[in-house]
Amino acid sequence: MALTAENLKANDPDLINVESFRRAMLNWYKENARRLPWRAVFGDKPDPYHEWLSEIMLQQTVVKAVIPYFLKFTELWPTIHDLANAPQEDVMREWAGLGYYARARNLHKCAQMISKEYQGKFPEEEAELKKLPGIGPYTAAAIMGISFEKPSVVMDGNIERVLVRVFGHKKPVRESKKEVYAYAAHLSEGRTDYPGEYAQGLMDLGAMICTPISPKCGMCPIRAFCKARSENIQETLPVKAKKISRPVKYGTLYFIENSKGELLLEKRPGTGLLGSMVGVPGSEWMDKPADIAGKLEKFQINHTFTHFHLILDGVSLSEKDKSVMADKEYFWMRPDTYGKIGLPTVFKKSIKLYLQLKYKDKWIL
DNA sequence: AACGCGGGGTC
DNA sequence: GACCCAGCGTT
Repeated sequence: MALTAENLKANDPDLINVESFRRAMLNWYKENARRLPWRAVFGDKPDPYHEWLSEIMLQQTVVKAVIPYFLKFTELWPTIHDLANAPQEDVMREWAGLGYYARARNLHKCAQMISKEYQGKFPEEEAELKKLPGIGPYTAAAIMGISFEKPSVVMDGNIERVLVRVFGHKKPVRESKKEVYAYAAHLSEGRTDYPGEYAQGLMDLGAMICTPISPKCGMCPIRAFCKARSENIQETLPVKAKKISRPVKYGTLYFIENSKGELLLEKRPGTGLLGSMVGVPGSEWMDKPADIAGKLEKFQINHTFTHFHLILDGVSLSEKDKSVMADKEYFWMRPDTYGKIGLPTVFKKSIKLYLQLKYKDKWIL
């Protein structure tokens, strides 16, 4: 039997009362909503451009990290047409530091499609939204609910955690996504009463009250509905799959200066890790350290990505060594401008360290 | 279905 | 310093 909201309802007599749950959520949200630059006041709809931009930025990260980026983007590009017409390198430069750079490439592509093929207006159909680059199930549902106030089942990480606790769901979430989705569907499918405010309320609750660690159940507006709380197991939910340890990778970064004291940088290829971003040139990143010990003066840079730790040797090469840049797109940069050109964190960190060592004479160049 | 993809917040 | 978190596209 397919697991749908209807089946779930039929199967479980303990399922909570949808009307009173939503009323509790909406009442709480009305008084406690976070005031965020992309949000409208309760009952109003935000500009779809702002809503979409914020949702793309918020994927895989948190509100606090996004706010300055959102303000900068909307200042530079007040409409989606402005963003569509911006050079890609400008968009990547402004995105630098936010991570997951494919999001920025898809954001730009999506802006161009909306600007040119949709006359600057986001489609108001979930299926149409999901066809656009960078818009998946979550973002499509969020835009439908929040910008258009149409019924939608919004499921992001915050809402997932809240609902897993409310329903006392004890299976590992990764292996039971459909069941968890059915909880959300049970509470919001087809609902026309403030769908956007309800979704944002659950997200704010997840961010402020129903936090991953030490949830503040005493302040929770829906504690009366919460099965995990009634069993005092809220701290143990959601059940995670066991985590894997991160491997270590090794590589070399080449710091090459010309006679003007400028540093050689590259534009990275458009796909893969840190794709389309500016970076310090270097070797491939391998599973074992390269054997350059004793051959060159070097210093070490450590950085952790999602899936591996990276240990880099920084070495100084002379301008004639720029043959290592064959087939690559490179350019020169004044070292003191490195903070302004939009570098991924690993390269920003590397150049900072390079300059510190150089100017303290701890490293002979 | 599994994997690749960053960086910041929290304890 | 270790651990925690989290959507979309690709394969």
